[in-house]
Amino acid sequence: MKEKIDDILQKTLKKCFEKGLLKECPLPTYLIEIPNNNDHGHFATNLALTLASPQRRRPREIAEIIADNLEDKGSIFETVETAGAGFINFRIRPEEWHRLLIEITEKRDRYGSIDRGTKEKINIEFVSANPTGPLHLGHGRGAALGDTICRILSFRGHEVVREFYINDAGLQIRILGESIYSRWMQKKNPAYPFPDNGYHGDYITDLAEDISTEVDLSSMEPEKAIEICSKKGKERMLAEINNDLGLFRTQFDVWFTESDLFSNGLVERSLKEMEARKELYEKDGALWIKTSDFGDDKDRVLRKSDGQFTYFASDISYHLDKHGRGFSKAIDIWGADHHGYIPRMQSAMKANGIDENWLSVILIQLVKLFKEGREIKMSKRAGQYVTLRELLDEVGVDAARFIFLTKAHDSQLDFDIDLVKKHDTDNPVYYVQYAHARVCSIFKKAEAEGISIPSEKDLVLDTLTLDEEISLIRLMEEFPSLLDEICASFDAHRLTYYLADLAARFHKYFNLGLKNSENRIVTADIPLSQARLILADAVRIVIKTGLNLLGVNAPERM
RNA sequence: GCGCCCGUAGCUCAGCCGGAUAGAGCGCCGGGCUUCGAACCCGUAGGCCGCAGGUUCGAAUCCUGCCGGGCGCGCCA
Repeated sequence: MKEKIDDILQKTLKKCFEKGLLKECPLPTYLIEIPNNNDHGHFATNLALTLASPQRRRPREIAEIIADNLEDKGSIFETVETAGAGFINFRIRPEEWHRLLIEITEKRDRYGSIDRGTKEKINIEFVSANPTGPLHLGHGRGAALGDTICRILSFRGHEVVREFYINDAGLQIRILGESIYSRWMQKKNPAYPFPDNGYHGDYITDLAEDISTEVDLSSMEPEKAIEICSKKGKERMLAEINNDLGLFRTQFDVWFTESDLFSNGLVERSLKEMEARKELYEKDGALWIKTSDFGDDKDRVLRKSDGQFTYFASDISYHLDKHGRGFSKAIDIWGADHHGYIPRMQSAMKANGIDENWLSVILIQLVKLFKEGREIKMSKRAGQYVTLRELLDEVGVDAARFIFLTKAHDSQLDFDIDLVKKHDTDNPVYYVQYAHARVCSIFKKAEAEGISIPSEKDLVLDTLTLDEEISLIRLMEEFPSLLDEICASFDAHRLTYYLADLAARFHKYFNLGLKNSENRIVTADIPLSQARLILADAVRIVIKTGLNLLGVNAPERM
């Protein structure tokens, strides 16, 4: 609809220029927006305000000229008014809105989607938890955001690959093994030392138990046993992580293993490439990359003087490999505590001749957990945290996914677990799901009355005249462009707000019928009932599609 | 010290590519079920949009400085 209005405005301006009503000038950037006040019409533009300065005339005058000369051949407007400082307000004819209802109910679950001829291949890496412990709430937030962005991108016609990067080449896997081994030894000898920076969670003891029933640790040298514990511990943690993500309805397409970068020689190869580009140098026995030439604060070490590679070295190699796999765009979702890595990563990409827009990093602020009114500081090393699994057991997948997306990703999220547990019916997700279930219920009622949606929809739709009805349609019209905006900004939380808004307007509409039976959806007036069923069906479709994109169920009964 | 994020109703947060009277949920107070689902709806109260400047016809929104909270600044992982 905005496109249609914009088209009309541009044609109108052209005409005004030709007729000399306005001076020829480059088009300023103007907005066509949905006013928050219903008296201001369905759409409004500030075009005349933005033209005031180049035209050197009063905005109000310009608005009048534009309004009087509108090139609306298809006549989509019911009224056009100038108002305020120089806004032009448009009210769209009901027929246009009715047409949209037909579109929604015919496209059904494809409403809002796009089929593109050539799909853009996008890689999204998220969660990427170290396999040294179970997933916690922060990972849940990342999973909810990443998976939802993937669902939306793919719905909007892009090819998406979900990727999980397994950090398994560093010291932490070794420490995991030492922790497990120590817990096993402590069963017989409580005095056996526990590693200083070991992992304290109870799951370590469980791992020790499991592994020791599978292999005979007592027959091995400690070094060999620790190695086994590392390997088996990592495998078991990965299996558990994968399982928990599955419960959370997040499936990854690619599990990329850091240690493979070394065993396949990819790290060495990428170093040679950078060497050839003359981006590396040796200093103090270490190998450095000149990231400071590309925007970083300082140069970074890739190979330490002891010969070990830094994480940064394998991270670069990993991203180069990703780039080599032909993605036109890569998105990384990181915890906000890694924000300091963005400049160096972007610099390293530039140093390798990769466009700086290729990689986008989305930061998610950390999740603060509150229990019994107190904040619980989470720490994997100290073994104190609430796992994603526990949360899912308490509140369910639907509520968890929805709640994680009720805040902007760059805002900290205070998660009061008692609140979500106790007041689970106050959860906004139920509010939205209830609207869906309610429509389904209405359709059962209609069926019982022998009323159904006719094949010739346009014959009954002109009975839809209530403001509440038009306002619902108007909101549903925004759905596709909202999805597009989310694709560009990654603000997935806007979808949860949108659905809550749509549900609210539907509940409000439904309640009109409680006061006045003429306003019920299923009434004695058959054509009117049929038209309202079409409207209710469209609401059901958009809510279901939206919930689907959030990875949340749309139940027919609750 | 430097960098990034945040500061909006009692609480948790939307709104922030400048626009018309600043919103929601929860909480408080008061209403609404003989007929489509009350997991709902309606109403009341509650705001120096952290502070101070600046840009603009117009600032919660953009710029600068300050205050407060979080995070990050290793040849750690």
